[in-house]
Amino acid sequence: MAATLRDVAELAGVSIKTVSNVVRGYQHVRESTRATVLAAIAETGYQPNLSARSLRIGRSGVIGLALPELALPYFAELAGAVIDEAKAAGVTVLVEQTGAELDAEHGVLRSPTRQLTDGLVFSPLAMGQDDVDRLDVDYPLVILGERIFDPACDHVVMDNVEGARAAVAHLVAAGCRRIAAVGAHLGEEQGSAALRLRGYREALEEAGLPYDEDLVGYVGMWHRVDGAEAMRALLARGIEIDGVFGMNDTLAFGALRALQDAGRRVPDDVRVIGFDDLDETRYTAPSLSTVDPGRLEIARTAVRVLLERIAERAAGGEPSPPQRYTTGFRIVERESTRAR
Amino acid sequence: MAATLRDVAELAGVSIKTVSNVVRGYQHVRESTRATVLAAIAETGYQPNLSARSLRIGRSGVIGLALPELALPYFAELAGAVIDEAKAAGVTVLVEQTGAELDAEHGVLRSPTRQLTDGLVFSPLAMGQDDVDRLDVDYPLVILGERIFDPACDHVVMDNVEGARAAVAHLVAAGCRRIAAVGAHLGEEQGSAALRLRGYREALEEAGLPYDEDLVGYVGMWHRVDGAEAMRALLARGIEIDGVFGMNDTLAFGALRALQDAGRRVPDDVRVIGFDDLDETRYTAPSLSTVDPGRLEIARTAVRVLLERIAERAAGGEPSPPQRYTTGFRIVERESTRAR
DNA sequence: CTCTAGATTTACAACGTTGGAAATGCTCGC
DNA sequence: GCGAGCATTTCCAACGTTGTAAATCTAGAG
Repeated sequence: MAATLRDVAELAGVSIKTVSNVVRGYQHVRESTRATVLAAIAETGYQPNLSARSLRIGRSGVIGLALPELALPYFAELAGAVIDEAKAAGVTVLVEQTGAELDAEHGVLRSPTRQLTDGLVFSPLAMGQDDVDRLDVDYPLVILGERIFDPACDHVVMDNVEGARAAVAHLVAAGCRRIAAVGAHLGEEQGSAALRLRGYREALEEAGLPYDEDLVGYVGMWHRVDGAEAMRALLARGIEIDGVFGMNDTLAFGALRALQDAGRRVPDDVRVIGFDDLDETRYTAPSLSTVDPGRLEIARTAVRVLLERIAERAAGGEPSPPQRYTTGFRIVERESTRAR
Repeated sequence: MAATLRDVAELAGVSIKTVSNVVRGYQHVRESTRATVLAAIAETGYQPNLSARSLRIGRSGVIGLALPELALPYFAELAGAVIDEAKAAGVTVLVEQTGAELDAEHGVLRSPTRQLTDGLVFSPLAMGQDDVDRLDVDYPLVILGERIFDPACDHVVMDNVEGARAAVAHLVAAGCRRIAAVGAHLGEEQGSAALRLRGYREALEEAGLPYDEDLVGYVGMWHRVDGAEAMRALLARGIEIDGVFGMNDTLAFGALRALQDAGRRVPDDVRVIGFDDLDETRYTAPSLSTVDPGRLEIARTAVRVLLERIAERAAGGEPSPPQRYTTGFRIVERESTRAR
């Protein structure tokens, strides 16, 4: 059906290899030959068979991206950025969803699909320190999110503790004294939730404010509904609250809604800050202050590092030890924490 | 590096083909042989080389999904659904973004990546009737969204006119008489915007309400900011408005925000309805009434139809003519249109 | 006019898999 | 004990590409 090198070669009256050389831009091809071949390529509409190329050279030009779910806006925006970065580098992206389930997360690491990708960018949510050995795989792997310490692969993270600390410090600077944290995971020690909770505690400590367990809202997931429920539960305790740190924007949206339902004005009565800088933060009422985690930088770094690893492996030789890349963040002040 | 059929065969003391037969579940393999081979597979950690398989059989088990951008929640949720459906069917999904740019949309149809996918699910946004010929490609293609009439490929759509009509009828039933439409595209005749505008007009006509060009808000894109700007422009005209039909939820979110900024209460002063049933509609204040376009059904249908086409083509024989599949919708009433 | 170095082109053998056909082994009936 | 007939296994030749090495060509030097 589709034209092959053979068809083009026949039409151009040269060998298959010469066509291949032209296609791949090999230097030593006579200009006249190149022209003939290019004409034949245009006439036949030839496009390289990527499966064959992949089989021959051992690389596919495809990278995998595994993440919890695209329905979570943070991951959707991250995926978009990864795909754009990859495209700029001439590779395509195969996306897999894990649903944040442990089995599925283990699964993507060993999936037959890995045979089709040159490497994987993986954002685990369920895996913890116990699973760190599973990350010692024989293909290039970059993990995202500050979840597992000392993995055997490259690791791109933002500084969750510092980001959270800065967010809470921002609330403190705005005058808040009774600051709730929404989004903690019970018993977690390694994930984003634990790290952001740590940042929260550190900021309180720095400000000389007490840490009060009653001000911590625990949730199962980081969906909007979880934020709303946790906020309602906090309000139901009847304690005083004048600030809310949502561990991500989605939780903060839910919290915002619950606060408004309860008749609390934001930012007049309660100031709220989130984490992620979703596009949406600009359009809620009030617009949401947040921590911009540098999604673009994360995506760019992850793709760059992964492609470097792939190139390194193609070149042979000893691989350099895995590295940890920390990206910057930035507090974005919007209406939800603005002083009156 | 990775084990091949040859390695397994050597270890098991059988021929390569026998191992292949075991791997692919061929019937006539003696039970004892199968056991030996399976043991060898386990020991070597063999996984089929998908590039080689793909080259040999001419199919890769990968489908493409091309859409405007994942940062748009509708498409993110759609992509998530497509990936889940594909996974259930044992195929993986390669995602490409077009940014809703015409060149990029033409590009994905001819991209070398098509050599790597067995077919494509494509949601065009910029292409119009003029480009319909480009959809006559030599691989299985399913397009989404009611954009192009009579394409040479399968087409999964929801009934935009009916959905919009029902949404506006819902506003009318709630007592609205001066209903604005936010999200029209100037001069467009084929896209979702044009169809939803038509539904809007039909609903007005049915209700015996006049169509007033002053009530139509034109936008460039369907981002939140466009909805907010269009709404502000409408309000600036100083005309009376008691209902707003947002052509998608994102536009409606923006409109909601602009209304509230202008001091209009929703739903008391103005009722608002959107289109798409994004997760977010449940969590805005007020929560947003909307049209549920059956995203899941669209995704399921698209994947099913595409896989059927792929199977059909693999079986050889005359392809059946392209079909159009229309999926259902449903009005979801939330606070933004609730009567007092 | 011949020789040589470099430029250009080609032949060949993989990459790992699977379809088809051929080869071998086995069971059963006589 | 011998075929027949089916079950099981193997052999061979692709799929389309690229790396290597060898073949051929060209131009300039002698």
